[in-house]
Amino acid sequence: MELSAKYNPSEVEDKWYAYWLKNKFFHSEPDAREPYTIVIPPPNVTGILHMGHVLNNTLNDVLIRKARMDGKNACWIPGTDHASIATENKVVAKLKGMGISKEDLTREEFLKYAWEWKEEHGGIILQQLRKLGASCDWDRTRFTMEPELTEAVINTFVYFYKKGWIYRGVRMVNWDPEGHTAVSDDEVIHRDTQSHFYHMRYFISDGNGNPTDKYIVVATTRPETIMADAAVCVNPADERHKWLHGKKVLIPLINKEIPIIEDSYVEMDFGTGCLKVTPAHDVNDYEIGLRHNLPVLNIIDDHGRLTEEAQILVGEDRFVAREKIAKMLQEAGNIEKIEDYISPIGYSERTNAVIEPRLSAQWFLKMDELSECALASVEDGFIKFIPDKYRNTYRHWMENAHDWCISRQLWWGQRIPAYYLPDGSFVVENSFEKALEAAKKINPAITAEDLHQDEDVLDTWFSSWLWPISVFDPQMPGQPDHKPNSDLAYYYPTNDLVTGPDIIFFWVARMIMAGNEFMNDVPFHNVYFTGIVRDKLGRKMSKTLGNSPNPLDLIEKYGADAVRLGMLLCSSAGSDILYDESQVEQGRNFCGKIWNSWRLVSGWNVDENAAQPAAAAEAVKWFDNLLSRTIVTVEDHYSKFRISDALMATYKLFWDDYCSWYLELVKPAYGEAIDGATYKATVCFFEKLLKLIHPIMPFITEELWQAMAERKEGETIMFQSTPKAGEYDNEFIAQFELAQQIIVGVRGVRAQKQISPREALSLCIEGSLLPELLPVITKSANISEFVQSTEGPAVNFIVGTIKVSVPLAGFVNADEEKAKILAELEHQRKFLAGVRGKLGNANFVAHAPANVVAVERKKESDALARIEALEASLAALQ
RNA sequence: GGGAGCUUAGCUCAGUUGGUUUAGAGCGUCUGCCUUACAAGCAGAGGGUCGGGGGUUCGACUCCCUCAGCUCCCACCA
Repeated sequence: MELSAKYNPSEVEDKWYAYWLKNKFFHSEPDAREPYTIVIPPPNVTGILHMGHVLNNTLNDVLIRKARMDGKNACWIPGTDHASIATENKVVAKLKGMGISKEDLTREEFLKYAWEWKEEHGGIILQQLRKLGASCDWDRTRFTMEPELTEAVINTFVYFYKKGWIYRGVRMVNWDPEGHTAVSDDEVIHRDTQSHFYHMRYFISDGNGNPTDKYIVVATTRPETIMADAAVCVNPADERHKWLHGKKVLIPLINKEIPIIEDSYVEMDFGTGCLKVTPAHDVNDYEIGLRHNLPVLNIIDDHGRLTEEAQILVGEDRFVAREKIAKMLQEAGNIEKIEDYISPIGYSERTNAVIEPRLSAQWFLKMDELSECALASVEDGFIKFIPDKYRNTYRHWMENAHDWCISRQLWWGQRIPAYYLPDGSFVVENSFEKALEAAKKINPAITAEDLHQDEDVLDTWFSSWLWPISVFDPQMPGQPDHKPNSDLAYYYPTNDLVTGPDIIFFWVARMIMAGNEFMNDVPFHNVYFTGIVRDKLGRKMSKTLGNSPNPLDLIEKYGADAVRLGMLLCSSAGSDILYDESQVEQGRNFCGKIWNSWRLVSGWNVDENAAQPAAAAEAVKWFDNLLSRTIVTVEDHYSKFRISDALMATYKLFWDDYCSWYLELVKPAYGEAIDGATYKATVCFFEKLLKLIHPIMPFITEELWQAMAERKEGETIMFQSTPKAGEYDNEFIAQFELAQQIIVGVRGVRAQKQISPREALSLCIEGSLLPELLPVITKSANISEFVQSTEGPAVNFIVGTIKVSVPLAGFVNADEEKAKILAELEHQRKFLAGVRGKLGNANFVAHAPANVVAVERKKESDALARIEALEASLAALQ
């Protein structure tokens, strides 16, 4: 088959992806083979492909294709996440564009729009992944909010509730007084803001609610909250405030008596060392309140106005109240001083309103037992993190895990299956019917109209933590007595998970918990953490910076294989990736190199009767050995998830060794034919190289593999087995490397001196280079013949134990040469002394592992040989 | 403030119980080449006292201490 002069990825990629799909090559069903399973980290259903996805899914695809070629039953489950907050925001924005406000809609109406939107725009990203070559089992595509998986989520909630691990509690949330909604921590932007620091006098009570003349000074930025104070807190170690212990103070203006309490949370050297504790309006104060059993008094409403509870300034906006109360305090003589102060204030990302910390009822899942077990899975080695450093992070978090707040004040998501009776009590069941039944047991008079389901939905992670289980058998989560279906039994646990370290707690840890709880087994064995993709200046990819390339444009321009390779080139696990388009160019160049190498080989005329030249025979032998050795290296890299190392080893084997050395050595002279034996070997090597690189570059390898021989319909490189390493002779490879160094040396001499080979070069090699490699040197260095003796000055190289002498009148400075050799001799002798010192240590010889001692002995003998060779060259120089 | 990690060539990074690497790779740079697969290429070359200082050792990029700079995670200071 005639190849076009240039590789054209866009022509090739669609063709082969369609071919793979048509033949169902990606699809997996349980069979007798060993499974290799990956579940995709489900992208947001509303998401579009960005560079982070490219990195993550390329790695996943490399692993899955490698496993497939290794003969495993490879299954990669794709799917999307309903991503409640992100999706709901997008739908709200879309509706706003249509002139519809969310507040004007009922829940049902809103959800109707949301589903329409999901059907229309959702899942684009899955189509985009195909452009990248992702070999997902599309027949198994899942969505976290599809009916079956929703059922799994609801069952899980009911299960944990009945187990007593889910409870309703009060928690501080970020309240947006303009949007009238709680927002997540991620949606709060902290900005340093100019404000004031009010130093106020709180008078000590005489015990009957009357002020004495003694007072303490408390500093705050929020004087409008003093009416909600529950205590004043000092550090127990603070000598200045020892006299206060057990006393009570009066809140200014309203003269309410509150206790002095002690807590080490208070910093002694900040402010006055006295902290007013306002549990309802500050997160930390709330925590202190819990520890000291303080009452919680809420004086700010949904709109940020003071309530009746405040007693004064009722109905005023919090900021107006702040000004007014400052004035009142001043007039009442309670202000010591007011300082200018800059403090970080949280603003709502959406409305830019100042966030008000506010207590609200939420649902929680207890973490103590779940996290203990999940920690053990990693600590005991059932799950490995790559890189290992994340174990520390993981341990630290798991040991301090807070209970998981699983409720969200949104509509898009799985609605919490708690049903309230008119009296405020509630029942938890997985359906309305069951809930009604349960409610009737409490109160037989209850009717369907009386029962109201909780308005909140569940945190998105409460569905994605079930992902490795629910994608196979949605009946399983929440029902540990259920017998796993055949898919779950076969594919679970999955093998590897590739994800970002930013969701180690949100997702990875919780999947481990769910796996332990419902399957009694970990959900995966290895977690490969990628880095964050940044631009080449190290900045995060962002829309506003405009530094985030569209992966589809890149694929269009360079080809998917080039993009994959470019992404992998710089992707050592865990460290951030500084993306640079030049890496993708490198990928494209590599495609061109592969393409052209086959153009060369496929264009040769073969003469079956021709004798194999000596240089070609040695080249074949060498490359065969090197290929085997590289395969071993590559396998080792893969086993340690060093994907970029595996790639680089293959890249160099293909480009440097195969193209630059091997092909040049076996290439027939212009117009001549190649002998049959060499040709056969060359084609065989090429096919093995294609298979080796296929997991990384699926398209070009399929194209060339199909082009290099007649293939039948249904055949594919995807299911060819990974080339196996044969026996290889390290000594021979080393000898060949010496020959290569000699060649490079000779070329260097010629380049520096600008002389032609014929003009001056004759070469003398002394030492122990295999004589059969001489033709290799002759051919590659373009030397007509060797001369056995030299006359006059010469260029001398020492390559390993071989002395190479290139005679050249007036070229080399013998003194320099001598000095070099002497310096190396000194180093070698010193080194030898060290090694001998170690070997002379009886302790070392007796206790070190045998192979370590053997290495030392080898070093000793090598050093001796080297010294001998150097001494010989020195003598020869003189 | 608590925790983790990083600092090696112009850039991005390897460096595997301290030793045959008196420091490696890719890219970039420089020099010479349109040589009949490939100029998206070929053949060469240069480039680092391994962040600073100290210690242990026959020997330190590697282990210990210390200082400096950077990054991330958590908690954020009334």
